Amino acid sequence: MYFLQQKVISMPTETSKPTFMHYIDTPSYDMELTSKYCKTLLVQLFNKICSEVSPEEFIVLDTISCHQDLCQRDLAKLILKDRANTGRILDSLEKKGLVERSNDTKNNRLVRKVNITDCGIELLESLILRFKPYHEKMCKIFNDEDLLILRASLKKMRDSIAQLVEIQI
Amino acid sequence: MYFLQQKVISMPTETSKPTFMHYIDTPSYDMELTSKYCKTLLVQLFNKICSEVSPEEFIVLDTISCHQDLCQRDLAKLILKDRANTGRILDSLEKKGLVERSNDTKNNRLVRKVNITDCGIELLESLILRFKPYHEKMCKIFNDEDLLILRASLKKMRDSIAQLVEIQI
DNA sequence: ATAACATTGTTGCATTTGCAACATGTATTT
DNA sequence: AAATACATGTTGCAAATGCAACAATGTTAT
Repeated sequence: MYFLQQKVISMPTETSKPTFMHYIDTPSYDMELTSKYCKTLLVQLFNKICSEVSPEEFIVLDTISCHQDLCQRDLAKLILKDRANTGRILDSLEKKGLVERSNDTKNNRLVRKVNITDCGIELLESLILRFKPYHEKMCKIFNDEDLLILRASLKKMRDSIAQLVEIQI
Repeated sequence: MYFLQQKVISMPTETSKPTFMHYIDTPSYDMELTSKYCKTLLVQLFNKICSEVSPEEFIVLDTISCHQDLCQRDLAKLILKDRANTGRILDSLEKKGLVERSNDTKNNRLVRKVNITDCGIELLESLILRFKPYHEKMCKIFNDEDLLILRASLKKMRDSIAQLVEIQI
């Protein structure tokens, strides 16, 4: 498995190459690599434990179980994917009988509202149970204060970048 | 632009659907979404500022400029991509004259060592300059202590998940 | 009322990605 | 010495992704 290297190897004394700021030293790149590292390991673990749905389908299922009567557009906003891919994942979940879509209206607009089926709930509960031991082992490293700090740091990161782009608009 | 929703909408009083732990409430999913959100915005910003290389090529260029005589495998470890994609990115950078590869040996094994060219350094410096105002604006939100805390939190996250998989091996 | 615009979901397409298989060359084992 | 295993880089392929274009439907402007 890949190793996440944290320290930058210091350059040996070299010609006249100037040293400047590096993007790979920024906190946002640190977060990007960390997230990729964790995601890779978690997907590996997930695929060992679950063969019924893909990791992305699992996340959609979990999201839907928390939000009733979502239209596809709102679901897309929650999972940060575009409408096209959100629809495709729902196609697969619907084919497996784990979610159902119903034509409805929202603000006088035709939408397809998504809901989890009993079969979907059953699978989701089963998956959560299979994950419980791993989840508990993960949580042991963090105490409550660590968690608060981590979430606050992530929020700060989002804010610091959102500010950049809003200025751009 | 999409909104990152942090709070889970509480379910209205409903039938007998049981409530259970949700993956989307875990810190690692929080980090995953945050990273994706930030990456999307930063790539958007990058593409406005730079047309010479892709965001991934920029990261490879920045990484190579910090590590001399990397072989492709070691570069792949640093950027958390597989050997195939690492090689493909280097093909593109080499074609643009920004990096050069030399056949060499490491531990008596044939490897292709990668180094940045003068032309590559020049472009990298230019890109860093173009990014400076945005970088400074981002940094203003964090003080030194915040940064330390954030990096420590990320490290803790990596450790908590690495521990899971090492047990699996 | 008609035209221009906006919203939702779908389809087509090109890009990115990772995995498996392969070629080449080295180390280890028998 | 021959056979097996290993490391590095490349190629082919399938899956995931995002963007642009489109259809259908509702809203707003002239």
